[in-house]
Amino acid sequence: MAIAADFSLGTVAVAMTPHERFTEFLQTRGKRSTRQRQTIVEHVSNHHEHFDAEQLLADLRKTPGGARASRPTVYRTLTEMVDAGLLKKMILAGRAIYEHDYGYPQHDHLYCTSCRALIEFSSDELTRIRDAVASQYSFRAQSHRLIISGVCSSCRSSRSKSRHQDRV
Amino acid sequence: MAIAADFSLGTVAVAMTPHERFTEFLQTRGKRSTRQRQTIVEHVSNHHEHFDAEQLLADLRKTPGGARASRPTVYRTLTEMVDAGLLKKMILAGRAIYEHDYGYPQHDHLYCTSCRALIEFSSDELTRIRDAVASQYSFRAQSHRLIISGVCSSCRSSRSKSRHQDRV
DNA sequence: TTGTCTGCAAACACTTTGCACTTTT
DNA sequence: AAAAGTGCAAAGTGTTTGCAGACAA
Repeated sequence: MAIAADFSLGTVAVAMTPHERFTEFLQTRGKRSTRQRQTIVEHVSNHHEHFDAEQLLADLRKTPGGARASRPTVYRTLTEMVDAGLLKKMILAGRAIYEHDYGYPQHDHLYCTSCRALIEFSSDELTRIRDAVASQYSFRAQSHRLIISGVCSSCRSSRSKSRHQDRV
Repeated sequence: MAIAADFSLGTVAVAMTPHERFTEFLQTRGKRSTRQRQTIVEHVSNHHEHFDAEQLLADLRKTPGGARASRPTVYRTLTEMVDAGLLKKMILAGRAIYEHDYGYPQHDHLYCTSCRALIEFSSDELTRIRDAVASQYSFRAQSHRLIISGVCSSCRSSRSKSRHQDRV
């Protein structure tokens, strides 16, 4: 269950649609624009929440038209979308979670270990710290990931006795 | 290859040795103090770098005396040590990496995607940000993890053409 | 036509589990 | 003696790969 913040598009200048950008990516790599890849980018672009490969696969299978793709293809295409800069990948509770990266401002997450919700936030200060630390160690920072784990307010108010699966 | 910062012990008040603390943990849980568990805590306590389960297993097998433990036992004991607050677990490039947590100050990491070195650093500001964000979302923060990925200075100077396995 | 892509099944890496036997308490 | 722990082998999970047929360029 992912809680997506509503980003006002326009915060970051986006020249192309994700679809266009992916097509360009494929072309420059000599890769082909197949029905499966199109289906996947399309679907992902229309769902702005966090998801994993299995969820995506299941969603595709639910679509009426036979517009499906196999598991290997889903995995392969997700990797390509990460390479193309459309998606970001992170590992939570043992499996890869994807989120939109293209046209979205940098942000980090609060992760509720009880209901597994991901709450997005962003902090300019954090970016400053990141750069300060990096330069201190002569390190070239390419990206960072901050995940604050804990329990969200709704899980705390409804003190569910449900098992605390503190899988991070 | 892990780069461990040399922490001046005493920064954090430590009442018991890790070994003692683990024993206490086992007792309060009705668990037994077996030869294997002793061997593992002992070994881990004497090696203050980051490591994974396979490394530990291999190290144990190298020891002269038959003081070994099976793979399942190593995994089981590592989990217990995390529960006991002796170790912290994080996932990098697909597998679990452990580091000492007991008696060590909170810190975060710079992760070199080229040589996979982990460089530790700590920042008070970061803790402040974490708490500020958490309270803003009525979230109870239990822990956080910041990993800044990029390329370390030595990997950059020796511009190795080696494959960039940007597995994070 | 040519070379990439797909889907299948099988392989993978890492980790966990069922179970009979061994140990600690 | 009773209960928990161990090791083995086997099963899981999530993900990747070899390969023959399918398809975009």
